[in-house]
Parts: sequence; structure tokens; C-alpha cells
Amino acid sequence: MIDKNSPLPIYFQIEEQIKRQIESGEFQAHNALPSEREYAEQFEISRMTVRQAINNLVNDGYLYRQKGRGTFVADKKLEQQLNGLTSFTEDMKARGLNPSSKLLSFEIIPANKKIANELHISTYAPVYEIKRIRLADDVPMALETMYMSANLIKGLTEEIINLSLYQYIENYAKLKIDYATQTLESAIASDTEITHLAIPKHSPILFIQRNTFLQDGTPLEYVKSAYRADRYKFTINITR
Amino acid sequence: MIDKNSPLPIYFQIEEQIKRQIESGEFQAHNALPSEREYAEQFEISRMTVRQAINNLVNDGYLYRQKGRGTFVADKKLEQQLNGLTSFTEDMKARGLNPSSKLLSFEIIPANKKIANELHISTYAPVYEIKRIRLADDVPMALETMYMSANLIKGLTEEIINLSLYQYIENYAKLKIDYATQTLESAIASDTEITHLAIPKHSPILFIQRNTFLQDGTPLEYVKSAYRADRYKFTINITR
DNA sequence: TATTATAAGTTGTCTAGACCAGTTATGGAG
DNA sequence: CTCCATAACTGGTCTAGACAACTTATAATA
Repeated sequence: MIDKNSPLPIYFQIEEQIKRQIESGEFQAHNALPSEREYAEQFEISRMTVRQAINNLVNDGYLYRQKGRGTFVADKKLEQQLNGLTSFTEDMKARGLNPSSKLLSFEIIPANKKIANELHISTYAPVYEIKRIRLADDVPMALETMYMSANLIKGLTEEIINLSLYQYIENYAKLKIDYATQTLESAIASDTEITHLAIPKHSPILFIQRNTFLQDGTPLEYVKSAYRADRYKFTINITR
Repeated sequence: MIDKNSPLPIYFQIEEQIKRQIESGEFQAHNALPSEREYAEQFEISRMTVRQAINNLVNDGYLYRQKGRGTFVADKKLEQQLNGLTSFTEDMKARGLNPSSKLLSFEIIPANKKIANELHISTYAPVYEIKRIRLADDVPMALETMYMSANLIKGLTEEIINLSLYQYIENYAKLKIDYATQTLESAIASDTEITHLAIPKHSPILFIQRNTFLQDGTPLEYVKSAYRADRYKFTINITR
């Protein structure tokens, strides 16, 4: 399996072998791999060399590790459609997944500088801060924090959030959503995200900041989402 | 600087320190860092521990390595605006950079299954295959391969490509470009990309596949681009 | 002076251990 | 039988070296 005299590094040979085994279906998603010590013994190499191979595959999203349990084959990345103003709910339904949310907190706070700037309001003006975990088939997918001006949208309650926020905005509050800006950025998961998304340390995270505006240009919301980078691939449909 | 009795891993402490030095401006872009052996000696730790810290920062895009030369501070990521059907040329101009292209190859080939499927034409039908390196201020930014049906766009020449392809299509060939689909995906650079983009091995690459369609739904082009992931951050403007 | 070999520097790969911190199977006590 | 301590696993961190491959400064040579 491994050629120690090859000019190719041993760790690279192991990487290629494991990738082949995943692609051929020999290793299925969420199957446990042989332990690092088993690989080291089998190939008569140091465990650090095995770790170098596995580290790379973890970084590339092929595998994930769990301390004390083992190393496992990751899911294939989902393609994420970003069709216009597609919401998380619609997005997940389109994939045949069952979307749900878990409300972490819902409060009215004074806007800090950043929030005030994003929403074009004064500092300390009241804003809703809504934190949610977004799940698909009960698997945590993203950690979302949403800010909206409390002076713009009045009478928001937990119930409305759990039903349909955008329907309320358009039908009840009579506000027309017009356009949005999304910025995609990748980063390493913070402790909060690790906890809420149930992912290993140092996992890659896809940050999406969405700013939604009304027809008159008023900012409606400012949303920060931390998506599990191991579950997404983005598709954007552009119409002109 | 480093607390060996801290519950925080040593490699993590080193990461944080280097990040602070980059953010504070103490380490400027393209400056060389102290060598791994210097760090190991200074902190009285093993070189492998230093490497673990630096590896993580390289993976996160803070640093890059050059065998035999040293480890250097990376450029800050550029934000990439994806405004509608923004072309590479317009995109770079918007950043105050001077866009240019280097034609690698321009030929008519028979479509393989994949190309035929993307362009909705028959297998073996003639297609233009245009390979280009895209540069900004003479720095390679992306490797681009474009496919277009030769039966749809006739009389395409190298000169037209170097001038304005889309202007030719709309004005001369009288075809109306309507919409496009872009899929973003990250991967590790292949040997071809390493060579053409002048990046180190195992660099992250942002793959963008763009399919452009005409008003009647006919596929116009199918473009695969490999962008240097160390230079991009994507912003999408969505209008409905 | 210009060229070329050499030395000294760098990162890249690898070893053969060690101990820590979680998880899980096992086996004994009640 | 259930419960619980423990042993046997797992990955996480770290050591103190080694040699290879590559780059660059230095010194010897033509």
C-alpha cells in the first residue's frame, strides 16, 4: 500500500489511499477509520506521519475527528443554492431536509456602533437581537444572530419569529423587502460556534453577513450566520 | 511570551502571538518571520510544536512558506464583489487594480460529455476552448478555462478575446445575455494551478463555475475559474 | 572581475517515543 | 440483574533529535 522508497512523501501516499477509499465507497460517511496507532503499526511508520496525513484530510473536509472516539468519514458537501433572497427554511426544503430553529435568545438591546452603522440608526437606539441555531433534520447547520431596528418593526414576539418573520414584515408591517447584500468569508470556529454547532475544535466556518434593505433603501435587518463549512457549497443565480 | 504551565496548548499561544503581531502591524505583509528553529530556541520548545502553530496560520491564510527561504506574512484578503454579471475586468478595475490576461491556448475541440451537457449541445460538437491566466497589476489571480459552442458564436478570434468578448457577442453576434449561475467551491491547487498562479503547494483555491445563458435559455458559455483563495472574499448583491 | 564550488541557512519529512484527556467496553460488587 | 470503578481504547500535545531538498551568502578559483 505504502512505498517508503517513493519520492512521494509517505503522508501524501496515505492521503491518496484514504481519499480513494472514500471515493470508491469502501469508506462510507460517518464510518470510523482505523485508529492512528493502527495505521502506524500497519505501515511501520511513526504515528506523527499518520497524523500529518489525517490532518490534511481533516483540513480538506474529507474527515473529522472526535477526541477519545476516533476519526470518521465526513459527509459529502451539500450544494447550497443562493437563489435570490432564499431563506434558510426554503433552502433546506429544496434539499429535501426538514428545517427547524432553536431560539437561543430574543431581547431588545441598545445598538452598538457596528449595529447602528449597519442599520443606519443612532447608537443606543433599541434593536432586536435574535440568536438562533438553524437545524436541518435536527442537525445543527448554522448559528445565526439577527439585528433589526425595534423602531421599524414593532411588536415582534417569539411566536412571530417561530412562524414566519418575513411574512409578518411584508403583510402586517407593510414593508417591502427589496434587495440584500451577502458577504461570504471563511474562518475558524469560535468556542461558541463549536458548542452550538457540535463540531470539533478548529473547524472551518463559513461566515455569511446579510444586509437586507427595503424598497426605499432603509436597512431592514443585519444578520450574521456561521455555517458549518463542511456542509456547504454555494450556488448563486444571477439575473440581470 | 509563552506560558508552559497554561492549560492553553503552546502551539495555540504562538498562533495568537503571531496573529497579534500581524494585526498590530509589527509584522508587515511579505516580511519574513523568525525561522522555526529560532522560535524553538527562544521558547525552549520542540521545532515540531512551532511547526504546528505555523501550519495552522498557513492554513488560515495568515502566513505562507517557501522551502529554503522562510515563512512570510501573507497579504490581507481582498474583498471580491460579485455584482451581478461582473466580469473579471470590471471587478479588478473597481478595486483600483489593472486587469490583464495572458492567453494560454485558444482552439476548437470536440465537446466531451461534461461540456456537451453544460452547453446543451451534442457530444463531439465543436466548441471553443479558451484558457487564460487572469492578472491584476501583473499578479496572477486566476486560471480560467472557457467553453463556448462554435456553432453559436462564429468567427471568434484571438483578437476579439483580447478586446471585449461580451461586447462582440451582444453587438455583433446579436445575442442577449440574460442570466448566469455561479457555483463556489474551495479546493487544493493542482499542479497546473500551482505553476500558472505561482503559488505554493497545497494552496487553497476557490473554484468558480459560471454558466451563462441567453434570453431564450440557450447556454452561452461554461467557464471554470481557479482563483487564489488567499486573495479573495466574496460579496454578493441580490436584487429581486 | 566573474564564475563556481561550498557552507550555512531555510522549510519538508520522519522517527520513536511520552504523557494528557476524553470515551467506551469490561468486569466485579451489590 | 443494575451500577460503578477501572482498564483499554481513542485523539491531542509535545519532545529531541535526524536527514533531505532547496536557497542564498560566502569564499575559493579561473
